[in-house]
Amino acid sequence: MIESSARAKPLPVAAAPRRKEHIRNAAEADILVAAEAVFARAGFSGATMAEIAEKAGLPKANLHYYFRTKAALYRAVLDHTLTLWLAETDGIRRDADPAVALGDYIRAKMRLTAAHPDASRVFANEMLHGAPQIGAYLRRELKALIDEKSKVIEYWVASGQMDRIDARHLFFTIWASTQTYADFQPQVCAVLGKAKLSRAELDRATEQLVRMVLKGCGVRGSG
Amino acid sequence: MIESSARAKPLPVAAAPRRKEHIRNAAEADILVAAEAVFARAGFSGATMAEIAEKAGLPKANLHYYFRTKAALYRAVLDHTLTLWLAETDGIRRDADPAVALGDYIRAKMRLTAAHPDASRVFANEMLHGAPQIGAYLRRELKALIDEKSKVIEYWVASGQMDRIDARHLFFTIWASTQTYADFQPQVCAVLGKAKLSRAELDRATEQLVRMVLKGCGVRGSG
DNA sequence: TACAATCCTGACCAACCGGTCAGTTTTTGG
DNA sequence: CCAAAAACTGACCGGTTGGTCAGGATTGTA
Repeated sequence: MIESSARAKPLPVAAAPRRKEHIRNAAEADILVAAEAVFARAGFSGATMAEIAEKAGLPKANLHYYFRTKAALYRAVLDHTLTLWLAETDGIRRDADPAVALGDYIRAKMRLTAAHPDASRVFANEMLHGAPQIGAYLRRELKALIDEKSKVIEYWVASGQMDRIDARHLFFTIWASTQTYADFQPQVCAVLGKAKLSRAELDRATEQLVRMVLKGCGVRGSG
Repeated sequence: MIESSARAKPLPVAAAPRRKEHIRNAAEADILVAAEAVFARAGFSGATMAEIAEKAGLPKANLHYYFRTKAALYRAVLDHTLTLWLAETDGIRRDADPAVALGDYIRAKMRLTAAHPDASRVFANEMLHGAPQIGAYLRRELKALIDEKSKVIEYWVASGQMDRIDARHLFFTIWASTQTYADFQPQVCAVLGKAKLSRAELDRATEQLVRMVLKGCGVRGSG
């Protein structure tokens, strides 16, 4: 997904033999899970290969066998994260009901954030630091996707189904408002006076956000 | 502001003589500016004392003269940041017009974010990493403030001036939606297809957010 | 079983970084 | 001008960390 995504895959000289790929795949998956957690909590610089190795249950040298450098491992984690991020816009189509489409999109985003908070944090960290790794990806794939989806929303506006809203800024608001429950969890918990976010609390947040956005955009009906 | 905020202030034995305080104040101010920028871009672990020193235009050893440890310097930067954060809620009072009070609050938050993006990023970084330094502060001062302001909003709700909205989640939405223009600037710029955020673009974002939130909360009138 | 290909590992290293310190220079009050 | 306090600095150090490497263990295939 990222252009320079160079995994440590030595690609054998001729027609790739399916020899011990399952070992490699299993190991890489374990490492990616461990790495995501560590990168999420400590950022790129704060994470150490030793800690990731320990969390994944293998010696550090073995980590470097699968991912040559820390940067390559980080890119792989980001890569995995981005595949999650792009999804969920399918419902935003011209022929859909704006109330349903936007409501479902917000709910899906919130569900995603709740299910993968570490992925959200890794992504946020990369943004904060200026997106050195995924900047090109954002300007290409993400922009293309949002350009397309914005056209849909502009059509809804033009056909009087909602207020005159700038679609891109609407996306920014939705993204920010959902991801804050993962990225800024300590703040949310502190203000709510709770040790952790309950499922019920998140559901309440979701429904309020859906209601507010739909009403705020002048979308009538069954949202 | 943070309880353990131990600056490197040797406090002379008796009645503090105003000797060379101006030198110290000037130096500390320069250092804090440089540190904020570096911490914002690289996070706590990624920042180096050498880089901060270079940016502040003095040798590393001198940095350690004013701030004994990297952690102390980081706490001082956070401290400076938090004083900015708490402000701007003054307008949220029972006797105020909700449309004006909420609208002004959102505008003020957006202005603050635009004026101090690095402060916003340092704060975001601290959140992402679990708020190890300012957790206690959030649970005490911030919670107390928001508890109080939430009561005001609940009064507005009870007196029929706006929809039945959970005040705390409303704050989360406002905070997230404004700070995203600093914290996620690369994403925003990428989607908008611009190299940097113009003043006009931020104004547009602000007005749309104000309109959407007010209408979404059922606040009528002069917002 | 033989033998490659792949997987795995302990030990090691160079670079970097936060922090220290002894000693020098500058400022200030008397 | 003179001390003393404060400000300043180059050189240094110990610990951590990413990364390497030579060699051993495992696995799949002919």
